[in-house]
Amino acid sequence: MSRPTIRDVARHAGVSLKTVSRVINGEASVRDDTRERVQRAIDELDYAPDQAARNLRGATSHALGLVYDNPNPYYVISVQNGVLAACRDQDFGLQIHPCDSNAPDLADELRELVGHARLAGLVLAPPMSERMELIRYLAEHGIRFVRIISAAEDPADGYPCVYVDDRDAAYDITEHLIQLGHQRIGFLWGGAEHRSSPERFKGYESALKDYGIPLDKKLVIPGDYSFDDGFRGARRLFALREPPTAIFGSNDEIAAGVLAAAKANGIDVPYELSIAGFEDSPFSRQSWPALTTAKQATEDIARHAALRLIAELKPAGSGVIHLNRGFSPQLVIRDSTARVRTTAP
Amino acid sequence: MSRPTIRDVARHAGVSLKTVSRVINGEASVRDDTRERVQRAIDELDYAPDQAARNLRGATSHALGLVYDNPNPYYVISVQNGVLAACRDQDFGLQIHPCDSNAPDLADELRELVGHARLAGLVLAPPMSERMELIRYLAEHGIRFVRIISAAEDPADGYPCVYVDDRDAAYDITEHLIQLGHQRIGFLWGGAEHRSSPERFKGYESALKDYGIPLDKKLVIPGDYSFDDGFRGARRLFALREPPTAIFGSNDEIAAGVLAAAKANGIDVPYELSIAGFEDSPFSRQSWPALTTAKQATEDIARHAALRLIAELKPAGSGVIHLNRGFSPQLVIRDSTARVRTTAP
DNA sequence: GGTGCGCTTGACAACGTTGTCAACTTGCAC
DNA sequence: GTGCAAGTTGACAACGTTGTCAAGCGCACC
Repeated sequence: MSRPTIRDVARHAGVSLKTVSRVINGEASVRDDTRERVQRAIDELDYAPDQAARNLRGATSHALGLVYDNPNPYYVISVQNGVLAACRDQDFGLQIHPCDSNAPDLADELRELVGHARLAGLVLAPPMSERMELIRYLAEHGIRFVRIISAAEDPADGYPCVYVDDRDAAYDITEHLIQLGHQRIGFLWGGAEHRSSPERFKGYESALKDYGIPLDKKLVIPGDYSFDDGFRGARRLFALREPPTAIFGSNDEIAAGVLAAAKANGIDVPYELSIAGFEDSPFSRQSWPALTTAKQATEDIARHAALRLIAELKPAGSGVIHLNRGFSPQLVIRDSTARVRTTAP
Repeated sequence: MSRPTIRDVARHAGVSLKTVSRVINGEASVRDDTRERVQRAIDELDYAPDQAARNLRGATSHALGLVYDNPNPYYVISVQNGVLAACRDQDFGLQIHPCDSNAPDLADELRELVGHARLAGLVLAPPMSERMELIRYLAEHGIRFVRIISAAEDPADGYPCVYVDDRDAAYDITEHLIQLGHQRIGFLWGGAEHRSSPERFKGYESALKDYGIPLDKKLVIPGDYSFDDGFRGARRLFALREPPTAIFGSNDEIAAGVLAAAKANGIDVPYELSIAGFEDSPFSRQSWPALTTAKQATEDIARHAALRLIAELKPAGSGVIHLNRGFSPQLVIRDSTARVRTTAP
């Protein structure tokens, strides 16, 4: 009736509990024929180890936490699915933990989370992953983690991460606009608490520089990763004496806001104004016209991060060196960007 | 260094382990002064029970599973946050479990999930919550659950649920369109595997009937809860000899597809065509024009469902009778619906 | 004063796994 | 054949909690 335990498997295979445990955990010192016998017993009984018991006993628990504070459900779901794929693959549990990145006692909250649910480690999404004081606190308290961060290169700060080269992708988007003939390109910033924001700006800046286009500060508007700030920012740009012919919104939501503002002002996209976003959210495909953007392999990135953490967790001194891996978003050209019109239609 | 255990609390309060356990679990037979003393010790030591140990020993574990298969991240995140709020409140863990509702061995998969992670029960989102054969299977195998379903009234089938009256809300939306003067109102169905689809259709149907408008089958298009089906469905409606003056998409994604199709065909919204959606997804606010829709209190609904499940889990024979609770989405009027134009502009 | 009952409390085992450590087996050099 | 190291296996305790059961206490009742 009830699920089989390791005891049943041991009896079935004619070995001790401990040997079964060794097979389950892939430990080295088990003879091949014994291992096979045990494996067969496991398969026959359809045995799966009990998470709770496993986490209770071990110095090594089998559960991760995923910490995020992101208003964008598309991003969050992608990260969840990626981490979950890794956890299922490795037979780990996952405790999701949305939080407020500005909470004053976030560090304690996370420590409590780890203790309470006996988590082996945390996957940290931005912006938590980019708070160095938090990172140091966790490290000092012996909490294992991996960060998903925005960086043009490996930060090599001794703390594990997977990094996304937003700068490079933002460069590509800006370059695409320049190659369409645009010289006045507006830039709408994302939220200051995300490192991706300055990274994306740097990409924009450096593409302009490489093509000899001076940076006009009036074309650069601060804001948040939100539709509303996109809308407002766009209206400020439209009101300029010399408005831009293209606008690069730091993410798709901002770009959607720009699109709405353009519609509201009767500006035709893309013939009077080109718009580019960032992220490849589903609605970048579902707006009209569909948005040019940069596609992040978020699910893959997250899966990688979790696998990296799990691998690092395993045997302390296996001698394996784990490297931080980088990902680059890819330019996706759709219908919201077009060659700049040279004369009135 | 390490976290305090129930043993530390017992020593601190000068009582036995078991008494502390009783206080933690809110059992009745503890004298008030003892309870207070223990509670003080708990507070002073900042003690929190260990989930893994708790789940291991008990017939009653302290973890729920959330099962969903929904392409809409806004919906999923809302459900997650609602269930999570309940779990945090009640000191439960949560294992999320996205799945494929069409997988042939889903029932086994869920049984394995419950066993593997020692879950006390499952919160089932649509469409899993609406598969009666799955529901019966779970019940037969002693797996506790609560369903979030679409229904105009309590199904009273003996299995616990929280129900959402999509029919009523769809009636309101249709009525709103009729009151704006629309007589030819297109309807785009959602996915057939979701009970909300026929429910929303029934609301549409019955509003038409109440206002004496004959149902024209050419105006009713089958499809899925997706942007693409909204786009395609709208184009089929536009091609009719007598196209509709308003279109009711079964959710916001469909409505966004309709909006895009209208733009693509140069049809002005709302002056030439009114569009309504359903769900109040953020992008219903972020499209241009913003969509008229029905607002579901998804997070609240999910929180309720989880609390209901947890309450039912507790003492077997407490004599409390738990009732299924219903929720009604509310009409939200925005800019995508307008009075029908009587003459050409 | 003894009996029985209800309320409160505690001793102890048990949940299913892994860590520790010791014992056994095998292979190989002497 | 002996000695020794490496490889393999098992007995047992332990993780932190809850379920079971029985004991202690006070009180009402005969």
